[in-house]
Amino acid sequence: MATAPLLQGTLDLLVLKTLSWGPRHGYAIARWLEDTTDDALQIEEGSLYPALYRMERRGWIEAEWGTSELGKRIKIYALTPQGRAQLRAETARWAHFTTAVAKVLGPA
Amino acid sequence: MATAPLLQGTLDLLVLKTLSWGPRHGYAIARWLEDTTDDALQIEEGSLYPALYRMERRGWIEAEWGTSELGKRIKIYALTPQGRAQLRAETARWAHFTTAVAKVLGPA
DNA sequence: GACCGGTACCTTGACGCTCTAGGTACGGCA
DNA sequence: TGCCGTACCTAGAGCGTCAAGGTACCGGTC
Repeated sequence: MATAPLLQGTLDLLVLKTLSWGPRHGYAIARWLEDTTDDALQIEEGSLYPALYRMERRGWIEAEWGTSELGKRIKIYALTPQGRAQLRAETARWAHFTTAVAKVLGPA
Repeated sequence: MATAPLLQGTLDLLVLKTLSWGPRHGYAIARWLEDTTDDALQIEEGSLYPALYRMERRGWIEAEWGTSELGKRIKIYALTPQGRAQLRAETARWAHFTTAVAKVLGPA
């Protein structure tokens, strides 16, 4: 829908959170996020796949090849312990940041 | 303090909101934001001044040279009508976005 | 009289993330 | 045959923020 560009640095948090419910492949991550937010967020594949690589390189997630119910080759990502720690850190950071912005916006 | 890097695209909103309370010069904008957020946000001058230029170029704010109480040359920025409209738009966008992220983070 | 910290402005270059816009491959359906 | 949906990937550009510098002036301190 609105297809608002993501605020930079948010995608990692969203993906980590998605994977905290269990392993998923890239395409499914995007669909789940869009469904969950009622299409308020649109996950561009050109953002998502590089993000997945980044996070894998950093040890936050691990990939494994598999097959979907539709018979497609899929790459399934799962959270690592570091990924869980990162999720906690980024969730805290997000809360901290939005609280600060709320203080600015608040006394409207 | 925490000096968390800003999420990209947020600085404009913060500055516009600051100026909605009345004209201020750059340095004062940074101080006000840091004070208001209890130093949760740190406004880097290397981010702020380019942002002010950007916003002036876009017609959201207007600058005028003046003198501070301390006798320093200061550049005072004021919101234009377009700036006010932009502030409304960005505030709505922020609310929309944080709501979406909350939906993802929410069922924690 | 030299030095330092605070006010106040500015610039350059690198960095990092997201987006646009492409591409491949395969299956099902009309 | 052609199209749509699934599913992955990449190159390049765009843009905002940051790090790290710089200038200038003032007041206070040693």
